[in-house]
Amino acid sequence: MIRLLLADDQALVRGALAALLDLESDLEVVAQVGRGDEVVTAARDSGAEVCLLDIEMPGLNGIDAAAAVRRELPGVRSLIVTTFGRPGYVRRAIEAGASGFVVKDTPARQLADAVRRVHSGLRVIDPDLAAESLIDGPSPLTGRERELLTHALDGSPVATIAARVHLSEGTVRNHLSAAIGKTGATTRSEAARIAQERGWL
Amino acid sequence: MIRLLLADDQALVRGALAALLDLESDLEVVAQVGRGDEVVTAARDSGAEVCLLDIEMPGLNGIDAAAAVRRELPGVRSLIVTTFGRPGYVRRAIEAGASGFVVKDTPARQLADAVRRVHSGLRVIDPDLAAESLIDGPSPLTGRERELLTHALDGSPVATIAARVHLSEGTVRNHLSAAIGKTGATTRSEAARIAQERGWL
DNA sequence: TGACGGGGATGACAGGTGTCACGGGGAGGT
DNA sequence: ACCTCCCCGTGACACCTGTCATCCCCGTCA
Repeated sequence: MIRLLLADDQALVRGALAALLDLESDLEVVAQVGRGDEVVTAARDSGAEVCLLDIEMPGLNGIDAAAAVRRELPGVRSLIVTTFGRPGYVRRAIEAGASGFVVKDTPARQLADAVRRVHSGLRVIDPDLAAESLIDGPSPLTGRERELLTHALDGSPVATIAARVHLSEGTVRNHLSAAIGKTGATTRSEAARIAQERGWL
Repeated sequence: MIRLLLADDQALVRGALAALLDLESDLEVVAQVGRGDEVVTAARDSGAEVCLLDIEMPGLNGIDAAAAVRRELPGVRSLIVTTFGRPGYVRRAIEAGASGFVVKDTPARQLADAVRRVHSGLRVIDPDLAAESLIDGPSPLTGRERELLTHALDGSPVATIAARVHLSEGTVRNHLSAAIGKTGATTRSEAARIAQERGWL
């Protein structure tokens, strides 16, 4: 019997996945949480062996939660199950210590197999995403560029961004100009969108 | 026995919801589709009585799919089940003939109740969203403003948008300026983001 | 020690952007 | 007929933005 923890901020999806996985005779959902920062304690208390983690969660995202599980509970394995198959996510998830990465587009019956493979020590990674992740390579953005791009996501003017990060307007423009060049965009909001699509933020 | 159709583009979520609802003794999932434009024919072929529709779907979105069901199969009721509880969505869904609107944040056990209420002719609408929808009122955007905002979502320059819609650059700037004023934004990309958040696009 | 890259800053400049005033046309009410 | 609203366009203007050149400081690494 494989003991599972489910982490997803959408209660309906969480409950539905639990119903789906409980149908398997060798799987048992022993814990459910809706926030990333509750994963480690819930996994410890419930004695979970495999954690299914969504990426978009309040408190702590699924990738950082996988890293926390890796650090605090070395014997527990993590499987990222997320909506957005952004290439950068795969790389970061594996580097964070996750054992698997599947998107929510995959057929339902494959999920249980993925869980079993992860539990037995294998790695499960969506083949298409793995290829894309290799082609794109790691994020070319520097720390500042990434930070400023996240602030540019909502279309704020440069002056607003500069005030938020306590920098000169010119410096913000310079960093964003570099980010625009690296993403192949022509405006900062387009650059921010591209960077997010690739999982660079 | 209530006969259900599930429409969600994420196969994993769709299958999980099916597993969850099949646990109820009086519910039966008789059809599953991953595209909005397959809803009507699948509902007709399977003899479904209630359709659970996600909004974000390829082919046809869930709101338009609900309208199609209303038109083609008057006896069949629709229940929108979606991730984003944007106020404008609720209004548009009800206007399109949907009988209910719930977000994927709601507890799993409430979904079956919502289905039963919709099947019996009642309306089920998330209370918080209903209130927000009334406060915000309908979209103040004109047709052109809405169209141009959708093109501005990705941060394209005005010249690109003008070329895409075959309009003068000045005209595009004027419409977008009006949209910026109506959304309370200061840039077109911020206006586009705000409009999308409110379900005006 | 010197080279190198990231971060921070300034100044200047061309071009893009948001705003306003003003014009015209057409559809829908009263 | 008149008004109103939406749509389309032009021109002008102040301002914002993206780019480039040129500095500086600091940590790293050969």
